[in-house]
Amino acid sequence: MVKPLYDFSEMVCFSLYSTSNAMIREYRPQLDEFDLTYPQFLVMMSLWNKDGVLIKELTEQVLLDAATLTPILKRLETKGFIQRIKSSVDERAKVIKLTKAGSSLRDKTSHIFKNMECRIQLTKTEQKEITAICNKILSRLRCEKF
Amino acid sequence: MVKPLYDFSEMVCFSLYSTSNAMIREYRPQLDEFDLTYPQFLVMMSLWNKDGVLIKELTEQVLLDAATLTPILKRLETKGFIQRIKSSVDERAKVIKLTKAGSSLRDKTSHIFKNMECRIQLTKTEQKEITAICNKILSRLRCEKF
DNA sequence: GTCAATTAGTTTGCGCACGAAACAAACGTC
DNA sequence: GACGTTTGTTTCGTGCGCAAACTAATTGAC
Repeated sequence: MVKPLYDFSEMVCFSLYSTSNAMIREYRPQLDEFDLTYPQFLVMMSLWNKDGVLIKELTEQVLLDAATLTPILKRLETKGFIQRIKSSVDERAKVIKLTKAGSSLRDKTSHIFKNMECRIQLTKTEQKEITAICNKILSRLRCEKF
Repeated sequence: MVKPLYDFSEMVCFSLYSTSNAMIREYRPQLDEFDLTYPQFLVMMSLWNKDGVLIKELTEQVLLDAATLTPILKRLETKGFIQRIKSSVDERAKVIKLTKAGSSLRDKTSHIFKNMECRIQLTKTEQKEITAICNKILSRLRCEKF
């Protein structure tokens, strides 16, 4: 029996891609209840950690580029979870601020994140292992740009 | 100093999501030369392993649903890499077959996959570790559906 | 001080992802 | 052998992801 040229079960990129898709798919119904998508939830989590940031800062937190974030932020604003306020210091920049509704979502959704990490049933060690390897890959790819 | 509620560097879903995005982004220029996107390349790799399959089978190989695959397959057909042939056994089903151009792409692109696994500089152990954990997550999420 | 270069953010265009619904061929069953 | 069900695929609608092009404000080199 010949091993296939492309062994999907050991391909790093495919594994990350399909597992990430699967996780986001799995938790879609839970986020639906709060009218959030996964990328929108990511932005909210970042704001719950640190509110009142520039879009520039946000791109570094969630690792999505501005062209992706702009429409996400507009949708979050329409839903009343955030405000996009022109900075008085730098007229180009916009400050993203949580509204009351956006802040209060933090407690209401806290169980979702717990489920997110729980359902996949990883040991603490496995969790640290996989995120460490991902961070290693990320830092290497991000370095190469310079 | 208080640890933030949401520690992005240790969140499994975020790590997978952003690392997968980064890898796909990194290799886009290489695939561009062959007029392929990453999901299209995935489909081609699957066909290079096993040609002449039904769309149903393909969904199981690449873990994308049929509604995602249909447009991908149409584009690959337009580019002349595959044919979508109505099965003579079951008129509902379509068989996906590589064209000559599609087959010959296998050798021309083989360096891309090698780069894909090489550039991130993982040890063989790390590679096995990360794909094993991903497969563990995948199997758990796929099980839960039943 | 002026203006070219840079920077922050938006827009456009294309290709995914995927749930839901539509559709058509095949099957089961009575 | 008509008819409801199942199965394989496509269509539709929404929301990313991101390159490239654009706008407008700021910086900095002279």
